[in-house]
Amino acid sequence: MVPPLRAKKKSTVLRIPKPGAKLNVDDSEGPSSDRVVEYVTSGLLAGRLVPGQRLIEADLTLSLRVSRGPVREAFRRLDALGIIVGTMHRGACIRSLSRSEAIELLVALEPLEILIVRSAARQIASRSQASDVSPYADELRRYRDKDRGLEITPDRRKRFTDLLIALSGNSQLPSIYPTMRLHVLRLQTNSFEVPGSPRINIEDYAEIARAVLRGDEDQAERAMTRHNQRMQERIK
Amino acid sequence: MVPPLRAKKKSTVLRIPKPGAKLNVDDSEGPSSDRVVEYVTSGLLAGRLVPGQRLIEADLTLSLRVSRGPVREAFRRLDALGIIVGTMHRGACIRSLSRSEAIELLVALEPLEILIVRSAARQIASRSQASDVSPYADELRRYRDKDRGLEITPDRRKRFTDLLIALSGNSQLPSIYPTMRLHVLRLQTNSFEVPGSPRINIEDYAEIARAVLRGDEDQAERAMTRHNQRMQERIK
DNA sequence: CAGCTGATATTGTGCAACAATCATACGAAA
DNA sequence: TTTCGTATGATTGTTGCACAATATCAGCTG
Repeated sequence: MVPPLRAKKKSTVLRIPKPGAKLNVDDSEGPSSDRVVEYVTSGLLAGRLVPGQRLIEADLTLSLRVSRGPVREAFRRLDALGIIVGTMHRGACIRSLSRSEAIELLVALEPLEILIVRSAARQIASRSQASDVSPYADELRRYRDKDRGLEITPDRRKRFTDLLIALSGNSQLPSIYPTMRLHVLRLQTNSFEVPGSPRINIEDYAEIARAVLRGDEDQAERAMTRHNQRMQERIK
Repeated sequence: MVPPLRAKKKSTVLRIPKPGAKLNVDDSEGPSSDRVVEYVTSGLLAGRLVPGQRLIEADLTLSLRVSRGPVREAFRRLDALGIIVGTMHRGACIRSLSRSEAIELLVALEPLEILIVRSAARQIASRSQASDVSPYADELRRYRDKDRGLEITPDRRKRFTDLLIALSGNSQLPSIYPTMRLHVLRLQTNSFEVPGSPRINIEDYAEIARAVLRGDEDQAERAMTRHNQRMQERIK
């Protein structure tokens, strides 16, 4: 076993608060870099940022009132998530997918989505009374019943998949799937948009939710596959 | 379309090189944070770092001779990749998977792996002569023939999956799968190790390679599934 | 018009200071 | 003795600035 390496001790200096520091004038919660990530992801979903758009550190520094450190850290995270693309000495820009790349993304996502709905359906079937599944099941019913008040916003789409993943009971899926979910969401809203398609997704969600809530794995897989197919056809 | 936001101009000052700067005394390639990522990932595979071990920024700045900025950026990337876990004000440590989490990871990975080998086999079958697949195919043959000189090191395991992904022809898979591949590699080498298992993997790889090179999708899927199963059994 | 050259913008890195928080040891009270 | 608050040190989160390295682009020249 490797012993936990530690840095050498350093002589500690008196702590005398000086002026001109941070003073916690934060206008919100935790890590500062989270705000940057939030800004980019939400902006992407809201259409405030578009694929291919360049992201300049200095701009975010100014508009978000954080320094370059957090901005750069957020960029690295977004990069690892595949949301932005960074090139040496050229900065970052919002990743843009060609049609063929979008198709390939959906193809690669499909088996994962099938695993998700099958696992979710199995959980529903085997332990629908458990306290850790029933709240999610309740929320899923709102999608099944096409509950009014459930406007299909990008947030709702995101939530739908989150629900299924939570229901699946696989603790590793959240670390795997969301990586590129944003791109899918963007596909569903911004680019390659075909008029009249929003309805399709509402129906798709309802159909998937219905099968999952019945605990019917095979039917859930079929519904999810059809959904994925329709997504692919919309792009082609 | 949103116009690309830009920062306001800033008065430019004379550029007079001053002493005590970076001077490019780098002992290696590109981005400095890459070295940190490399250090952690390779250390993880080599056993120099173990799951649960804490990573102190100061240590890395000292041993790698980079400043905190790059170290922190590397940490964010490693975190997004699921290789380390970071907690607010408590730093980062190498992620450790419980047995059940490891199983769930393998379960989640399986459908992706199946997609990979099926796509690879299809590419081989349909366009094995193409110049963009034949070099990969050649390399894959060395696994099939259990080429001596192909010691099964973590690098070799990594390379095997890289090969299959490259052969699959899906441009999005590299962004998806590698995210947590490191954990799988660690599973194969470090933790939950059972004596005599290295042989199993060599045989597994050969079997998968054989099926893929024959262009037999179904057989490739079966081989990959068996491999995944054996991995799961080794953990249980 | 091609190719060079310089100005400019922007990123990559270092350094140092401080704030915020965690962790632990220590000592007082129950 | 145990428990709890507090001092103390260690480490991270953030800022700010200086400078280096490189890409981009406009203008110049042949």
